[in-house]
Amino acid sequence: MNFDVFKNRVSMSKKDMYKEFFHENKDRIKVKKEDVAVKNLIKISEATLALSNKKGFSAMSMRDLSARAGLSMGALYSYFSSKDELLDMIQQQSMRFAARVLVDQLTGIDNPHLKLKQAIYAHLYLSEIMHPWFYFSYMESKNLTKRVQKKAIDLELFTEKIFIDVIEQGKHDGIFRSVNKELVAAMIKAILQDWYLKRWKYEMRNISVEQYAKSLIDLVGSYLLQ
Amino acid sequence: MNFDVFKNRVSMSKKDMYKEFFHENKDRIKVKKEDVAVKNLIKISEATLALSNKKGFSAMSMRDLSARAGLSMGALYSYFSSKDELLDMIQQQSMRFAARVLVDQLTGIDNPHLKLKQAIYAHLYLSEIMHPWFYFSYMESKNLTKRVQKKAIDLELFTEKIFIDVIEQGKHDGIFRSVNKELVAAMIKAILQDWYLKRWKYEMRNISVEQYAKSLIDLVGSYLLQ
DNA sequence: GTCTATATCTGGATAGAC
DNA sequence: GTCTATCCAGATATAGAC
Repeated sequence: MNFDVFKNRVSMSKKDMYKEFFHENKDRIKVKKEDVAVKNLIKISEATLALSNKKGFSAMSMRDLSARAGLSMGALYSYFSSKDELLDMIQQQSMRFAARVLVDQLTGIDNPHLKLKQAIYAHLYLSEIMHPWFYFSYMESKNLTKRVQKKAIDLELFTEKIFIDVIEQGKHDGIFRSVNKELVAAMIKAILQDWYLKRWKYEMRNISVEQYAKSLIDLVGSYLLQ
Repeated sequence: MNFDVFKNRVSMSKKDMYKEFFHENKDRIKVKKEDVAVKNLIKISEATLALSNKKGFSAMSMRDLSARAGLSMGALYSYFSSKDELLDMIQQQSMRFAARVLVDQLTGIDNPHLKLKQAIYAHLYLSEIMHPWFYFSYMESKNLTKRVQKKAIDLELFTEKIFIDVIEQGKHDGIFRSVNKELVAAMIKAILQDWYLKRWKYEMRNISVEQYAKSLIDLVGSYLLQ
């Protein structure tokens, strides 16, 4: 699958994502007009990711954020009640979206080898589309509240489980050889994550996401299929 | 090579490391007695790593640090002149030490396959011994001053180059097959880093560092040797 | 060499005008 | 809904006693 096809399929409407978020949090958010709220939530979220990814969330001041998002301090605080809540809000919202896309992309594929490839593509492409958040999510994990931190760990383990299961299935079907499936899955995850954590390196070397995906599939395939 | 052998070989005398540091920075450090200075530099460094790894460097206050290191605020500032300088100090010192150990461990090994294995062991074992710093170094990279940030990137590329070269050598010798060596090296690095970045996961599953090393060697070996 | 006390400033958060 | 003005806790950094 190529990247553009994926992009269209996911048709990441940020607006829809935040519309949904707005309706679920009407009680906490002081602004009542949907279009105003959604527009500002997007601005706030993007500004937070941009600033945090540059200097770190806790080094980002609310004044920085206010300037970058184009909203006053007062206005900001009608969307959340504290800096921590802002972080959790972005985190939860994006996590849910990411999990949903991944599941959607994999349902209906039964052949383990195909499913393995598709899972690799889906992870990489999604992290490409949502790059600022993926990076943010990794780097700011220790600043999350305990509750949301637990959710983040669950998501890591959930996505890893996708690989564990597919390796198991492949072994069961007699396609893959016998390996320590947890460890192989963890290594695949590590490589998937490196793609969004070290973008500077891959950009420097002009490696495209398709090329990266192919290499990873090649590596893992040659290990499991022999 | 097993972990204990490595540990002894490196014989990580923190004291020697900081003794050296002290003598190179006599002008900036206000404390003049070597034994006092070295003892406190170690306490400061360990406390900084512990606190930063829990809540992040910029969320760590100097009061936190003072309490944890067992030194007053005033005393702290006779070892460095600002919070940023403290970060750079730890970073530079540890980077140099790590680079030195890696080079030492690899000189004199010519066979590419052996060298590849040795490089994997050395990286993993070193990150095990210096775990707090490895984690810190990765997570706080964006808080470093530009100058030290560049050094950190150079170190990443330098250690990666070790793998690129060994893959190239192996291909040249007819032992390894032809692959995109930069990409394979990058993937090896990603897996090496995951070991110290996700310790919680590997501890949870009772994976030892030797076991992890073996799996990685197995994966890479099967890919390169076929 | 280390401590206590303190100067100075910055950051998060809110009240109330528009 | 948004802005300005402001409060105040907590941060870094230093001065000067011991």
